Amino acid sequence: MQLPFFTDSDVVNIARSLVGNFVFSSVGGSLTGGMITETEAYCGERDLAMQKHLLRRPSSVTTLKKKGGIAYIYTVYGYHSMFNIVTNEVGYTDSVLIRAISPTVGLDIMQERRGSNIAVRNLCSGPAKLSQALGLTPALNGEPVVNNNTIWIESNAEFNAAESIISAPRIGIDYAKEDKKDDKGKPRPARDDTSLPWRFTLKQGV
DNA sequence: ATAAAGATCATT
DNA sequence: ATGATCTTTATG
Repeated sequence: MQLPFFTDSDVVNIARSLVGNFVFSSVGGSLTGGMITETEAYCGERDLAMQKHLLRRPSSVTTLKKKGGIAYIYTVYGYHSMFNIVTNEVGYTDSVLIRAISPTVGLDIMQERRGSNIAVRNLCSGPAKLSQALGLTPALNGEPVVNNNTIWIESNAEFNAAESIISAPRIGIDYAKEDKKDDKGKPRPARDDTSLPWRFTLKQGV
């Protein structure tokens, strides 16, 4: 399927369009990669999840404000790397989190990096898992994902698109809402972005 | 110096 | 459902 332009302004559409395409890495001389099966969109202008994320991690702003098409990689829970692709033009803080891939290349390398006794279907079935399997760490933050031979996206010409992609609420962002009362204790309209359907997955068994 | 909270994972 | 694990940020 066709690759999106990472400078496009609609991060939700980019997140959807990435599903079914390939991501590869060549880190430490080892080629690894697979088909993207799950993504999530985060939008600086319309999304409490991203807005609160930025408040908690001011140092991320620099990378996220750059022109779309580079990696944004940060650590959560102490040792899990999250691999995102920055989108939109300079000055916007939009990105797509790659949450899962179906591994196709370099399975042996991935096994090594992830530790033995891991079933293949569990190699890259989560955002921290695929980052580890592909060797992506915050050291590669800011690395381009187009015209690059370290991390890159390739389109999947074979993939027949739309109807096998499902949208759903995003994972692990319970904080992406406001209290129903303002700071004086008066009720206000609740703002809640936790259920935006900005998570895209490939339908099982296709 | 201490506290609190994560865009998670593996196991029970 | 729960514990592991530790960086980042805020506060005193």
